[in-house]
Amino acid sequence: MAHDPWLEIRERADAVRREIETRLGVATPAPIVDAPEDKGAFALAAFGYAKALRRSPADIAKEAATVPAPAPFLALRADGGYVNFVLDPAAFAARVLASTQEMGESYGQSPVRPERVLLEHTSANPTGPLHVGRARNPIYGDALARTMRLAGYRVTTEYLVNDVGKQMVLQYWGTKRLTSQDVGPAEREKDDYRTVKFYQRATALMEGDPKVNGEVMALIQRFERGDAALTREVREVSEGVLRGILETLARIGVSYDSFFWESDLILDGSVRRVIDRLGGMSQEEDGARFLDLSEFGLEGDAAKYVFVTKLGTSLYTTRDIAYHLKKMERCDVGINVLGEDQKLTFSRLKAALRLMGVPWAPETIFYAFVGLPEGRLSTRKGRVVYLDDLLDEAVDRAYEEVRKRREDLSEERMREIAELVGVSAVRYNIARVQAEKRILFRWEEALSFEGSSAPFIQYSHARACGILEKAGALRKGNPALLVALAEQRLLRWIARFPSAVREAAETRRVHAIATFAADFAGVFNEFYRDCPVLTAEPELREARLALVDAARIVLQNALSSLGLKAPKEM
RNA sequence: GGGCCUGUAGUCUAGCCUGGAUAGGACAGAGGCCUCCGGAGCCUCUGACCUGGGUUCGAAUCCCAGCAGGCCCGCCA
Repeated sequence: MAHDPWLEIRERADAVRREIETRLGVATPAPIVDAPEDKGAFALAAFGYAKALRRSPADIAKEAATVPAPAPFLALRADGGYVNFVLDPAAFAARVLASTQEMGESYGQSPVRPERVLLEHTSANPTGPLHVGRARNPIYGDALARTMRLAGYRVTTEYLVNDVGKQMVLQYWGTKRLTSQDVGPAEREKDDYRTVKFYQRATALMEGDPKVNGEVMALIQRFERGDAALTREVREVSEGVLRGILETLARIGVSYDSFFWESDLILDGSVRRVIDRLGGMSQEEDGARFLDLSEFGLEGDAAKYVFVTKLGTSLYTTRDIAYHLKKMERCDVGINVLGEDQKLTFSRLKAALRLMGVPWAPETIFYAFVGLPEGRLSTRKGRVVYLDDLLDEAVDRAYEEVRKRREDLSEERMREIAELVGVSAVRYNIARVQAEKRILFRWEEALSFEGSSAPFIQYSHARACGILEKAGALRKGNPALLVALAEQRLLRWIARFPSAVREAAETRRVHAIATFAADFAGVFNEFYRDCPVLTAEPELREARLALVDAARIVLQNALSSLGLKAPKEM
């Protein structure tokens, strides 16, 4: 268990716990919890034993503490109703550094797990540039993929490209029938910005002109019948927009293992097959077909799930069912990152899958929307902040900061660092918040470079790198010398990193890593203040260098599991 | 009206799943720290669990009822 020193020590504590329980003669186990730092590594709460033993918790704790403590523990200490497991500082330091040195740059990595995970995220409709609201999806999804991989999961990421449906056909119609004079200039020279002008204009025209609506409806029906030539043309328009979106995502370090095109589900007949399979269980109304899902905890209109329109065309969820049937063949665990507006839709999808006798459904991570102080993001009302603009602004500001403090660097190097820092700051500020919580977008917060922020973590990393750079080659020091408070605290945080990664991966809560990383950076900064490294006595200096190197690796891997860069200087 | 989610200092946020020791951190505010490895840093002070019940030795955490905000209840995606 060299990969996880904290788990290893915890299991020793757990063995002691069992012995305590045998000695006390209690049947129901009490939990081992992390103790407050000044009390020990772990603690056993004796309160739970009190009732069965008819003795006071303090009394029980006192007796329990007489059980001998195995290495690396120094002693068990009774404190009120608790038994605290006190570590031997030298033994603890030796164990942690043995682990980090064995794992090297991959410290934090857990052994590979058997299940194949297919993580679908982003899947934004290619109808325009990514705005900060939608950006939460790839930022969260990509960080989850990275964190899960570090925890040992085999993860494939996928973007479901929606190139089907009224929006997409309308967008296609716009690019065919309108000219750039009709729609006006794009805000940026990118395909997503160019095409969205056509889309917006076409939407406006369709709303005011039934003739346009008729043309679009006719196109949709051709499309749904599997007109391969038309499908290809519509898809080409989508591809252009997607290219623009992916360009933006590449800038923040997000990419995908695969893409799935929704139109393929129509061309290969799988949407048709889903419709046929659901047909027998459905009811008809005005030519449309629907399922009654009131068996599945849905009520009223929410239980009425229409999957074929009166024109015989499929709907988004119908195609999503076809997609999921294919998806499940390719993985053991499916995870979807979705906006919270998809909740009902998704429970309908799961219900429909169950009606079809499919026992499998993906897990879902729903994130709440990003709002603006003045209200909801709305492209139509012009109340929108594009991710590209946010990134440009962040990088500009980072450049000012770099220039202020690093006159020694070349212009090119300053630009590089500004890009790393600015982009990371934006990602961190979105990733750090629990998914279910609503984010109100404020420029000052999105661009924050101090306190709990990516630059704060990156700065600690750069400091560690700076020390190691000056120190030269690492020699083996004596870890037993690392007994100062700040050293022990840092060791504790280093030890807990692999567990923190696994916990975040298992609960699919990547913001926990964001919190961990910022706390860790704070702990490292305190060590930096209290424990001079380069000027310490030779043996202590070597030991501290090993500690700094371990901390450097934790910072680097914590940053990378969030998809953030770890520059050596900034 | 119904369903789901969220309510923690002036502001933002962790802890809630799995109940346990003085509720952790950041911003803003006040005051301090570079003859010493990088001041995007560090230290000190101020300040919070939406309300009311319940369960429990013990509740920010679990349960119930309110209140406030968000999302949804399209033959859109």
